[in-house]
Amino acid sequence: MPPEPYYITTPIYYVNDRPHIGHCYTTVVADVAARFARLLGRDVFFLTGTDEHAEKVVTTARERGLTPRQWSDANAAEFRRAFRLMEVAESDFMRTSEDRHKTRASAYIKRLMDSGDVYLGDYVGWFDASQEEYLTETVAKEHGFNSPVTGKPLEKRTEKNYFFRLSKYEDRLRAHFDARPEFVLPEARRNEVLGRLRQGLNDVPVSRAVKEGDEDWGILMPGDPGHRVYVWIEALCNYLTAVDEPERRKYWPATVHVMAKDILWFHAVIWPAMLMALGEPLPRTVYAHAYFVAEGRKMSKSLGNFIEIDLLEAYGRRYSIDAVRWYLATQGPLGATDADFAHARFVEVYNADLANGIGNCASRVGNMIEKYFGGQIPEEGGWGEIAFDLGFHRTGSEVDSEVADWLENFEQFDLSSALACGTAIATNIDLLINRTQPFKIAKQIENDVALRVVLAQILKHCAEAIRIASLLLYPAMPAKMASLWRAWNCSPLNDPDDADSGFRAPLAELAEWGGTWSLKPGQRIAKGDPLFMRADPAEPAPTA
RNA sequence: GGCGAGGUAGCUCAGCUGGUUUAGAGCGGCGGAUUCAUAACCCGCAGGUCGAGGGUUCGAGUCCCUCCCUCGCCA
Repeated sequence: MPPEPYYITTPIYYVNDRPHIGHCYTTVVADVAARFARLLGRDVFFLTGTDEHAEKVVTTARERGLTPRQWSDANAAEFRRAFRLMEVAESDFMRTSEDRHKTRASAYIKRLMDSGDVYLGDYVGWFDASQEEYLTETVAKEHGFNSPVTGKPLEKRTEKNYFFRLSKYEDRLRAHFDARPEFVLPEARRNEVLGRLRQGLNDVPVSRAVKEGDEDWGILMPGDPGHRVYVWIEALCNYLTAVDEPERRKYWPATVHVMAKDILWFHAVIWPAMLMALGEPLPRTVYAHAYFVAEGRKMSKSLGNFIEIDLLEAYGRRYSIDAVRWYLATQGPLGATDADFAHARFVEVYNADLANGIGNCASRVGNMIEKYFGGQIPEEGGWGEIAFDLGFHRTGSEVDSEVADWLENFEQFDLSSALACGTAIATNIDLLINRTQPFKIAKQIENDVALRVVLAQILKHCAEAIRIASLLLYPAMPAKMASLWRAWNCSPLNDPDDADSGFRAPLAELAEWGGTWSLKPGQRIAKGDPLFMRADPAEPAPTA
């Protein structure tokens, strides 16, 4: 049975932007989910990329004396660099200016025109002649129907425009929402969309008139060079254009589209309606997370407090990128409410979860195996229950239950709860060590040789539990877990030096307590360097 | 203005259809114990009128009403 495909996407990012925590958060969330799925043995396709056809791209490029192509090449490269830095391993990076996207997107529009779902109509709007742009009714009203920039009166203008017959799909959309509660998540976001859906849907413009002297940038309406496909509409198409080829067709429909809440409407209503019109199946889930704020304050240009990639890079240098990923994945706004990127909080989480948690636990176990068994997994004792009553003879099944919870939480897309299953194992091992006190037993071995078996069993249990915990933590911290696996000679990766090289077996086999992939007697465990050095809360925050 | 979410320990939050207790967890803080470990781990404590007021009920963070506040979506 071939593995079930898992297709996850991020939005394609506006190529004029500088990569910041918002882009990185969405992308890291998708990457973590993709790694969960790969670890489970699914056939994963993970798409991200850049949205390049906005008019502003042309003007910005011109200001810099560059062609739109040159300008977007440079900025798309910045996004790629940011994602390499964040240890993101996408399957493909789609740029909307690529031919493969343009030709396929154009073909979709053509199909919609042929079927009548896209038609030529009259667009009436408030035109700001000084800025050469249309304003929405709301914005126009706000400014007393004068230009927000120059204050000159707006003109009510009518122009020919292509529309998508969104209204036609209102009932089918509603039915889909009813039938698939997981279609839009989290639930609060779903309610918002449903509320708005109840107010009815209007057809939406999908083209912009081509003006004299316009740069050839974008996609022309099929058969009508006087109009260009509106960037939003063609951008949505990227999810399908990227996989609309024979070898990749199996990935459609997408398992989950991840994005921030501001662009939910396009993904939850317009895109699904377009797919219905195209006769394509709909994505299983559209997941809209909330925002990160910075040190308790909303990020804005005026405050100049955007957390840009350079600051995340600085955090990465001091605490490791995996620690940054851990913070994003476990403390981030995956739910409906915003989350805070605060330095004090970062250090607390880093110390509690990583340095004092899994890091310290791996250290103490590695150290004892080094000290008492010469750095080798002892021969004595099996993987069964610990031989005498220490109150903890069910370690194996407790670990199994964490693995089960991990999977369950991942299926709900509750990444932080899933990851917590990994740290929970470490916590239980800390408890086991304190209760069984192997370091005391070690001192009594000379007097009672039988105790050596007990000591061996305890430490084997601890090490095996940590091995399995590390698998559960891998999606958030691929580099650190890969280094632990190297030190312990138990890498499940195809290439132990490459955290992105894929797994030699699915989790069900890898995480089997005492199974094929378990630690073997005689196997060398290097104590190694601490995974996460404890951080000093008093140290000032890193700066970019 | 319309629709929606929410206000629970210092912080982040659990508490589903009302009655497991003297309202919980994690983190932080305080005290203790311990030494295998990264001053880590473990144990104990921390008294929050569950936004305000009123009501229903034998009994309400948990239902109803009013009010205050925060936030989201839309207009």
